[in-house]
Amino acid sequence: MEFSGREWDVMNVLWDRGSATVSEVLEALQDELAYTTVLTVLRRLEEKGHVRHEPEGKAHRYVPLVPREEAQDGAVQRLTRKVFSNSPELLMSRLLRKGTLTEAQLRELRSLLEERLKEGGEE
Amino acid sequence: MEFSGREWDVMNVLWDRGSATVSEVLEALQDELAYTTVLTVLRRLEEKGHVRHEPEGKAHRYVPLVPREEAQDGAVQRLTRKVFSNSPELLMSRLLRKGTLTEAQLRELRSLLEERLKEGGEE
DNA sequence: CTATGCTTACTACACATGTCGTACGACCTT
DNA sequence: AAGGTCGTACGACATGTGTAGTAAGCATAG
Repeated sequence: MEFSGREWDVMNVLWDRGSATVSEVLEALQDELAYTTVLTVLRRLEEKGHVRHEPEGKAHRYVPLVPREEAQDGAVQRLTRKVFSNSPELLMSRLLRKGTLTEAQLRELRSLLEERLKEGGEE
Repeated sequence: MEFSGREWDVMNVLWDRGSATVSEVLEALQDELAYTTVLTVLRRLEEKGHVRHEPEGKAHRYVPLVPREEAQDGAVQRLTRKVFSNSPELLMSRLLRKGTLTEAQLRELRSLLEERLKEGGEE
């Protein structure tokens, strides 16, 4: 499962709201796209089996068929593979090294880390 | 600066070795591509200004013009924006939550984190 | 009933990307 | 000199993606 840039935009709306019609997606999106553009993206997502739609009045309501987390993990994995020689800790350290995170966020992560370490390595 | 899948493959070889000829890239790559395929990718990278070449014997030697770290950061940033609502700590926590990291890697990260926290927040 | 407006279904089109094939030049090797 | 060999330059072509236009259905305002 692999989403293009626009597809992520649209999927994010669906995930955020649970489901959405074309107009709803259109409204939610930042960029001013044509109605039919959004429709096309949704149609293609449906072809690929990532969403389905059910009738709602005269319109269609689209529902995501893949969990967001799964999609996110996939994206992270692809990034890790292509960009960080398949080494997640390289990606992590890159994020830590940069000035991307605030102190609060760093602390937050530390707690997460501690938890993970406590509950024991892999699984 | 934005690389496609194949472009990452090729750039990685250039970064790993500092520079490379077409045949060297070809050898280094996993997939069995046609010589001209690699050549095309390099030509396009050059058009976009990401690499340059200098003559070496009858062949060309290609040299990356962008630092790997910069490219990596760009990729991470795009991922963070599109996939994690522009929230790096969400990405991080996703990586932590999954069973992607070994205990050793987690410890490694903790040290990194501690350092970052010591040297004080942002910059 | 008829014009308007929302919606979908299709079609279209330009541009990026992945992959090669062909033509042609510079060198060796006989 | 003639034929390989290696390398480049270009052109080509299929597929994916971003974006939108057009046709046509149906409900609602007049």
